[in-house]
This record gives sequence, structure tokens and C-alpha cells, in this order.
Amino acid sequence: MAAAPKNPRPCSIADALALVGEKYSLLVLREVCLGNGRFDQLVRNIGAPRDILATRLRRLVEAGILTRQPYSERPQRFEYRPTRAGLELEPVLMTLMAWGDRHLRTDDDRPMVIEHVCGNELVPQVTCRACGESVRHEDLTAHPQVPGWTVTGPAAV
Amino acid sequence: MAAAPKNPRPCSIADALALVGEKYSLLVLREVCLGNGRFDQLVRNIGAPRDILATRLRRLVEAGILTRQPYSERPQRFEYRPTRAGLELEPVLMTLMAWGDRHLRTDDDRPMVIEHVCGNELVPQVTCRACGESVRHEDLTAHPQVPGWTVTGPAAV
DNA sequence: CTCTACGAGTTGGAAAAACAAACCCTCAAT
DNA sequence: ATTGAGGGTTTGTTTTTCCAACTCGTAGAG
Repeated sequence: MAAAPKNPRPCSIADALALVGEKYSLLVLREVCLGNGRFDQLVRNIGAPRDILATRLRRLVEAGILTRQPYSERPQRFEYRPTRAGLELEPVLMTLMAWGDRHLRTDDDRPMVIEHVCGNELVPQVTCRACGESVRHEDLTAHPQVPGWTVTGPAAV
Repeated sequence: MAAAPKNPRPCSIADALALVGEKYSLLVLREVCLGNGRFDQLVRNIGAPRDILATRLRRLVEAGILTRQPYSERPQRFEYRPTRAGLELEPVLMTLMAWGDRHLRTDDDRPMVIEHVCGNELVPQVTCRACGESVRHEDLTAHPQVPGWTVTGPAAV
């Protein structure tokens, strides 16, 4: 084989992570979804270096995930808000949070609880839209659409 | 204020990302979930430098997300597999993939289709376990449990 | 009118991480 | 005896990250 120079599997997960997978990006999204969209709030709540944060914010705005809105002229001041595309990443955050709550903590020291409009605490579940069932690894089969990119088949412990 | 040295919001999202948020980690998980758990497969399919990959794999094993199993003695050879905790991150991947498919591609050039055991193509949806409804940003209210960490309230475009 | 403070970044230099390519080691097959 | 696969490690260079300090425009206090 003639020295294949970087040719990873084409994949929407990889593409999504290219936009929001850098350090702090998803935490920025968390904060703006919580309504804390000002630069200094982001710095404090995330704990990121200001310059890195500025870089991330530019990228997220340019990617159409955030907008930068003025909330005051004279002193010009801005805050960041999620776009519709940004809000649609919130389920990713909820799913991650649920995983963290379950695997990284001993029961009830959860730092944040989300309440759903139905009145209950939100326990997010990923379900199949067609049948409504909760998604389990064993129930999935991957079908790569691009020639040359196969899968070995489901793997478990 | 006396120079607060790094004191970010306590959060399971941040904790989860501390384990799987580094570059390539979630792609490693993607590949092992697809059954491609060998080192050279991972290098090829992810396109990561071998040394970085080795570092990530060590971390993921140590975090209990992957295991390193021998699949052959004499020549000793290993492959990586997801643990139960690792498999429970798959919904995160599915949700990210759905987002990428929707926002980063023009209709039907999806590189991979997942089939659910129900016979339909998997379109993952994050739902509230209590009421079964699909989760929308406007239906959520965050309740921080840790004093001092407030939220400004829901923010939209 | 000057002094200080706030918000939203930018700048400069040191430290850490990523990267690419080459190398190593064990065994199997030719 | 040589080649080759698999699963990494080593070395040296290039990028990023990180931190602290600085800037700029304006508002409000004295």
C-alpha cells in the first residue's frame, strides 16, 4: 500500500466533533443553554483561559451554533446565545450528563437536576423514533454506506 | 476578590468530558462499538497518530470504559472492547451522529446508517423517561444543587 | 474632571500536547 | 535467513494551551 496519508472513516460523529469536540466547546454550549452567555460568566463558570474561550466562541459562531448578540449599545456589550442548531445539541449534553451522573458519582451528589415540563425530573433516554424503544447496543446493526469501510460486527465485553 | 484559582461549575458533563472529551476518544469508542478494536484498525479508521492513540487507550482502559483483551497467545495480541460503561456511552454517539447527519450534510450522503432491531432505520431521539416525550429545550428547567452556582434562565436565539 | 471599575476581549512568552516518521520486539510463515 | 504482521515506543518538530498582564470604551463616584 502506497503510504495512505490520513484517510479516516467518513463519519458524522467525527464531523460533529470537529466542530464541537475541542476542549471547552461543549461546556460553552452548556452555559449558553443555561442562559449564561456573557464572556466573563463563561470564563468563571467553565474555568477556561480567556484567549482559548475567545477562539472557541469565534468558531462556534462561525459554525452557526451560537450567535453573538449585543445586549447593550454604549458600552457595547455582547452575549452569546444558542442558535436552533445549537439547541439541538442539548440532547447530547443531557445524555452525557446522565452518563456522568450514573458512572462518575456515588448516587445523590448530582450537581444539577433538570426538571422536565411534565413535572418529573428529567432522566434522558435515547429511543428509536420508529418503535419508541430505548436503544441498546445489542439491538443495533451498523451499515456503512461508503465502499471500503466495513465493520467487524457488534462487540461486547 | 482574592485571585480565584480555577473554580468551574461542578458538573457531570464536565466530568464525563474529562474522561472521553479528548481528541479521538469518542472515535475510539465508535470503532470499538463497531467491533474494530485492534490497534492498527483504530489507527487506520480514526486517522490518529499511533502514540496519541496509545495514550488514549490507556486512559480509557484505566477509566473502565474499555478492556484490553488478548485474542491470541503466542503471538500475543490484544484487542480493545467496550465495557458496560463504555456501551452506555453509545447513545451519546448516536445522538451526535444524528446531529451531524442533520446539520452537516445535505440530505442523503450519510456515511453510515444504523438499523434498529425493530427493522427500521434508527433515528435516535432523546426522551423523558417519565413521560416519554421528546426533549425540547423549552421544556427544561435547570436546578443547580450546589450553592453559589445559579443559572440565568433559559436562553434562545 | 480625574479615578476607578466593568466587560470583553488581545498580546506575549513559557509549558504541554500533538504530530510524523522511524524504530523495536515477538512470533509465524516462506 | 528473510519477510511480514501486530502492537506498540522513541525522537524530534510543530501546534496548542495556558497564564498573566494589558488594552479599549464607557459609566459612575468623588
